[in-house]
Amino acid sequence: MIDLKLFWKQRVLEALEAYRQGQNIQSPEVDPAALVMEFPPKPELGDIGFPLFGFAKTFKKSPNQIALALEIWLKNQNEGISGGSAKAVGPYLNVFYDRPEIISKILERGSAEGWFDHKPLLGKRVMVEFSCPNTNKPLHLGHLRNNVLGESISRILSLAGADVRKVNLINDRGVHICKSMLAYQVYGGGRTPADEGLKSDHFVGKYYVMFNALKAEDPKAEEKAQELLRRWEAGDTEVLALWKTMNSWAVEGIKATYLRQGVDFDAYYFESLTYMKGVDEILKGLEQGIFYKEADGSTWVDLEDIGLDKKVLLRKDGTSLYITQDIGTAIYRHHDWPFDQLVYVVASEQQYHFRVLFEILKRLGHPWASNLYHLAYGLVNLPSGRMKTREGTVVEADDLIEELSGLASQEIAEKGRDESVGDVAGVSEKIALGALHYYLLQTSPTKDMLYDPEQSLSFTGNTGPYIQYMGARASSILRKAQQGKGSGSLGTVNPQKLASPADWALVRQLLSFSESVEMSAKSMEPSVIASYAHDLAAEFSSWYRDNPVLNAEDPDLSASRIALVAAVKSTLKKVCGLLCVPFLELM
RNA sequence: GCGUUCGUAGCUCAGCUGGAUAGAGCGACGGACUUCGAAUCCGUAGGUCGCAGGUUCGACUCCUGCCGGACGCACCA
Repeated sequence: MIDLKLFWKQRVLEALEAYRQGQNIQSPEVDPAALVMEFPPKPELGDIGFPLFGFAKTFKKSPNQIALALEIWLKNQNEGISGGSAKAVGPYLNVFYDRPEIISKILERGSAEGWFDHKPLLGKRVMVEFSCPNTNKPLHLGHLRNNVLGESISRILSLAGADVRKVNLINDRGVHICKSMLAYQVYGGGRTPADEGLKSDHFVGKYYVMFNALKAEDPKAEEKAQELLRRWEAGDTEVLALWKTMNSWAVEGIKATYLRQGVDFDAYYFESLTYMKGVDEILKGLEQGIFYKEADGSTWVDLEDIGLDKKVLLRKDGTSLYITQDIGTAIYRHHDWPFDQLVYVVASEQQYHFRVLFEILKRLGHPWASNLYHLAYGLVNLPSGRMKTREGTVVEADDLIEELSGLASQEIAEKGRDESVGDVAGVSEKIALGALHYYLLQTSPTKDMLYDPEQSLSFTGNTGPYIQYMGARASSILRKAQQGKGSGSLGTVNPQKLASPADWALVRQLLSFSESVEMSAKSMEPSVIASYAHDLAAEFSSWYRDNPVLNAEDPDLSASRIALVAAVKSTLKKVCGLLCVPFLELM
């Protein structure tokens, strides 16, 4: 479908050039970049639009006159060529597609699984890093945004043709980990998560919170945590054993949440194994004179020439820092799986960190460093303000999904749909995830967002469940058609039957899917797909209200509408997949 | 103070590389279920696109300044 647009752009360029020469205008050749292509706001105006204001000055003619001339030229040239026709509409030259041609192409989606063929990122290898949890507490609402952003953008890039590798870096070392270990030593009494009937990561998190209590009791608690870290780094077997146990509890629990959320990774990296990487790289850079040493022995980089600060890369005792390991990890990963682009899904608080990191990698001479991208996302705030561990205002991931799932069950019961749904628990869980993921993705990543529990629990309006519902309705119609209800099985599909403005509006919407995928992939914005999903669902909703599918009087019309519904369902299913919104055959 | 980022309807958010009357949802008000599932649909009301300049044939979109919010400016991660 995209090729059709390129085809027209080319034709219009030719027409412009012919016009320029025909008018003997003393100006350079028409610059392809000067010709903008857009989509008219209303179907009556056409399917592609070329505003011609920009050429008025060079051609010394009004845009309206140019549009008319181009229309006539194209009409003469394109005799017998399919692909539609161009008409002057005021100062615009608009293309009207050949509708039956487009419709029959769109209807193929109903039968062929792999119909999506627009692959602008073909051949590109993209690594996406996301989630990166600490192993001292369970995932919370903020992680959910991170996870769904990472998973969604990976799926979008992948659909757009890229070869995607999803990676996670588990943050399993550091003083914060030692705090939960210390609290466990004091209060844990050797108990296990099973003993306390807690999910294993929540169990670990409980002790991390209890560290605050410990601090109140023991003024030396912080010091003791530092001591624990020193012993860990020295390889103390007792400390390592405890660390291993608690870490596996945390990771096991976190993985369970991933599974529930439908998120997964191609590779896990552990910070405890990678944090030393980077030191060598820094030393190499030091030799090359890219970095320098202070009198106290610490190693620095000076980025003041590009408006950034000086930054420490190695402590005076030679140990590594956060940025040191990120440098090492990036190089190691590129060695591991040579990528064209690496996307870091990390909160926008760390924007400065990534600017510095990317610049350092560039100075170290890695050509791929210019293709690193920080997909920065804003905080998730509550109506009551920011989430704070110490104030107990953290919304935990598992609790939230549980709550949403319970509410979905309630909704199903209230509508008296228990029997038709069958697996109420399973469907409720999927509705809950649909609601949550859609809610988190509909806002542009860069913006801080407000998470209103009440609003997210409502299943009406611009929400995941609304999209799921439209998918279920389409499925329901197709199911009935398959069972032989209505006259559709007696008719044959004929694109000419789908000739109403409402049909075309729906087809147009289906048509613009590849456009949305490309835009979303290029801008790293799943929100583009979210808004597409709503538009398509809404278009379908009003269409099927006015267009009886099974009950259409004419069998051919019914068959054609069934084919259109199948195309809608197929597209909706693909869209839901991109947004991590489970598709439901019924709900 | 410096840097980054955001500021669109009462609320939560869209608005693509500048282009045809600024769009949804919620909330408010009014309609539509003997008819493919009403988690739906249709209609009404509601906006000086933070403010002021500038660039342009044309600015919500680009530039500058100001105002307001968020985040960052550790030999923490």
